[in-house]
Amino acid sequence: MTAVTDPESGFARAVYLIVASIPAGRVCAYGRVAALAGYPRHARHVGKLMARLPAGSSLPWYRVVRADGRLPVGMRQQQLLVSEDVAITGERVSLRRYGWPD
DNA sequence: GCTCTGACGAAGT
DNA sequence: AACTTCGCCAGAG
Repeated sequence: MTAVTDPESGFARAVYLIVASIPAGRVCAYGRVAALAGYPRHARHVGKLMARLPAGSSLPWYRVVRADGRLPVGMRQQQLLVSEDVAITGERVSLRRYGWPD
């Protein structure tokens, strides 16, 4: 039984698929991704997996944000989102407008 | 087994 | 709306 935080685990692979399916111009919260993967209350582990992604990964990790709309990573993430026409107001994105899935 | 830590979340003040 | 406190689950030491 592989650990959930292991990139090879079923949880990790489910997370990757979900993140990969977030449409451009939309965002999804860590807890939301975890729940969709079938593991409620595992938001932190989603964060762990994102943090361990190799630089240059094709996964749109920057579309994953905190439940309150804050961006955990900073300017780099903000820039990538803005390039997809996601408005950032005062360090936060509106989940009401850009949250996915509806 | 215990404490600390973390790209988190929710509730209370 | 900003800040604090507490709950959460695994990994590391």
